[in-house]
Amino acid sequence: MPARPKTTDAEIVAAARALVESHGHDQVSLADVAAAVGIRAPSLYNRFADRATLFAAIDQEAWTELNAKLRASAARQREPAAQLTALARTYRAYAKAHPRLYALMWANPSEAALAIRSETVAITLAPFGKLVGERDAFAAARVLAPFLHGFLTMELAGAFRMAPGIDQAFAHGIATILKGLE
Amino acid sequence: MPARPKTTDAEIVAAARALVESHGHDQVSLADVAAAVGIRAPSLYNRFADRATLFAAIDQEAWTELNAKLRASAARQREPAAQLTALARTYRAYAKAHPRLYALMWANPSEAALAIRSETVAITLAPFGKLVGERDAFAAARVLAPFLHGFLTMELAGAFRMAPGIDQAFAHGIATILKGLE
DNA sequence: ACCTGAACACCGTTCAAGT
DNA sequence: ACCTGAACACCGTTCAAGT
Repeated sequence: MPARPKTTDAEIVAAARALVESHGHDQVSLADVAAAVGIRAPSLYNRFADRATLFAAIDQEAWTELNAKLRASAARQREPAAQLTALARTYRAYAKAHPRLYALMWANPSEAALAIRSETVAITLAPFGKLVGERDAFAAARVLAPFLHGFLTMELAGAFRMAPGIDQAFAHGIATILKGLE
Repeated sequence: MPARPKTTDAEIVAAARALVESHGHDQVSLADVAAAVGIRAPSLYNRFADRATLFAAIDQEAWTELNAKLRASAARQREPAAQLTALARTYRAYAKAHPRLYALMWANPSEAALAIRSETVAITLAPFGKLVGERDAFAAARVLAPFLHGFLTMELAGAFRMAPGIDQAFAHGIATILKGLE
């Protein structure tokens, strides 16, 4: 007898993502996710191997979405330095728009997420190639990417809490790195 | 009737830290910590308000320890650029020597830990003052610190897994930032 | 094929009872 | 003053039973 589904995998991931965005991934239980789509926690195991697998799906969705935004923002610029500045701004805007999602994106590095993340780096390689040459593009990306991630983690963790001018600090960091790479 | 202690606060924190260093903070239960010092989990509540408070104590201990190492490494150099390079190397060495502890140090920002962290930034202000002037020292620190933290988080998360020459990449990042600040 | 309740081992935390 | 076992509400996960 073919007892029919009350929901879909995509709907479950979307509901889980919404819960993560509003409460943070370690405040979201499988019972919460199940309730959000009208089923019970054990039913999730028909679709996802375990909690980590379900949350990895959110992770991958988010990285794919971020990569699309990054590509679009770079395409809007002509000069490589302008492209890199736009990429940095877009990255920060995404993290600040989805702070708890951003935390999840770095919390549990699944193999699949690592692969998508390396795409993120690849996006910066084209403008860096034009700016510093193909040979040094990878090395340059390894300066910018850690700055971006570190800045956002610190900012979201409240490390700059007391400090005014965070936007300027970010712009100054990007400009400093681009100047140092010249 | 004065039933006497089986352990001390310091011993508990030390045991908890050791467990965190070997298993990661989210794999360590209060029962594990209690067992390591010969008591039961509920007894921990006589000494620490809750799990977060106990782990915050580890957190603060680690930041204090790291700050001491940073100060010592800077004191061994004369030139400001050499001091900053030494600070960066020491910071990375600490994170790589205690990867799971480093993760805890950024996981749950307690108020006290944020205060000690700001000391960490302060340590870099003196050499930056000599390098770029007092006026720009703070801005400069806000370029280096995110790079350091981002690089380490990414390295420890396996983001550079496939890539050779991580040591050179780190050195190149520091050199690039110092050059950009000139 | 998918969902369910019941069960399991495990959490953090509280508390009355012991010394 | 500090420790304990028992209890509570909650986890993730398994599984036999339902449709």
